Amino acid sequence: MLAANNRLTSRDQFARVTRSSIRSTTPTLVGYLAIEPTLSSPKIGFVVSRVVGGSVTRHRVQRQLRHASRDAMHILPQSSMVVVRATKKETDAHGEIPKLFSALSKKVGR
RNA sequence: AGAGUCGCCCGGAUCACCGCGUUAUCAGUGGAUUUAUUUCGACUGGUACCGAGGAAAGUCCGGACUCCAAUGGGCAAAGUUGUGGGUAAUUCCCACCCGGAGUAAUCCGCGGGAUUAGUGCAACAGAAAGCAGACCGCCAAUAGCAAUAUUGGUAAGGGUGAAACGGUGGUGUAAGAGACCACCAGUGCGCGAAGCAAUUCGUGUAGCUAUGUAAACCCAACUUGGAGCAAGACCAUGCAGGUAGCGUUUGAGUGUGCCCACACGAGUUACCGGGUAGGUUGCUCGAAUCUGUAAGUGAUUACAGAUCUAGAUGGAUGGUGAUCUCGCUAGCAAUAGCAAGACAGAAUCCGGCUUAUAGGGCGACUCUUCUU
Repeated sequence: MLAANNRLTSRDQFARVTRSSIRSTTPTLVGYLAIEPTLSSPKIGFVVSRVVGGSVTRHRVQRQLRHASRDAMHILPQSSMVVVRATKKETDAHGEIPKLFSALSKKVGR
């Protein structure tokens, strides 16, 4: 689980991140990243739509993503805001999240 | 032993590491405030307690709660519909009545009125489907050698249909017919008995005797103010007005749709344009849960004792691993796979209903067969 400080909590922040040009994809996930210089630790948000499944399935997927993100958060730059969008029902969260985050970090570095 | 009916309950357990949310408490950091380490809120870390369901679901009923300045009468509209009871209340629940299904336990019923209002509809088939009539028949008269034809009588028999003008037997007759008689069935009316009542039983009487449809209009009785926690309250932030209509005691508008009365009453409605869309509260102790006793056929009620049991807001209630005991799928098996595996995730809160549900447990009852 993510600490409250590491979550995206408003509509504005989500909108800004998803408009960002820094993007990456894995078979079941899409990641967006935006740099916010004032932050001291990353903020992460999730978008899990109806495509993924019913209410129970969506919650389940979102929790697995959050736990995986916590373990992989050290990969990200400190001042980044990230949105992860799930696109399919079957998700290997613990395998794909680290790959996604490192891919995003590389793009920032360029 | 087999087949079946009904009701109730459960919806994995234990452990390890890591993590999230509310509350309480301790420590620290920096801030505002004060005579005062006095008060307030913020952040970080530690500890403790608690942290999804039987349906949290559908949002179909009923309430609590909140606001609308929650007035009276009439009309309209909507809803309900056997009787009695239960409840805060109900389109819910219980008991009973009536009708239907089943050998039975039991189940099903959108169950007021079609004979004290009226209108309408009934496909196809059939002669005929509310009122008037007869296709094949049967009988009589007339005509004819005869086959048959015409006129009249008749509704027992045949055939159609979901439904056909009570049924059986007799008397009667040209042939027949409730035309008449006996028994039977139904309906209406009267009387008596049982029941709070729906209704039931008995008895007398009238020759009174086709049906369905009110999930057709309609009629009767009863009920009903509106909007909803995005209700509502407070704080913070921010802006810019313009045009047109109707009005200011000759009264716009509000008080649910229309009308009348009454009350309030100076703005209000539409369009164009602009601003904010952040926080606190409501927010969980309640028609509460569990246990026991008593009353009642039962729904339920009364009393006593014990308990405190989610409160999130981009939205916590979890992730990973192990063991036990289950389940499903595959396989001869060892075993392997599967979100522990079904349905499914609180959002103001309760009471119901409906729908979904892997697998399992308990109890009561009915029928059949066998044994003693």
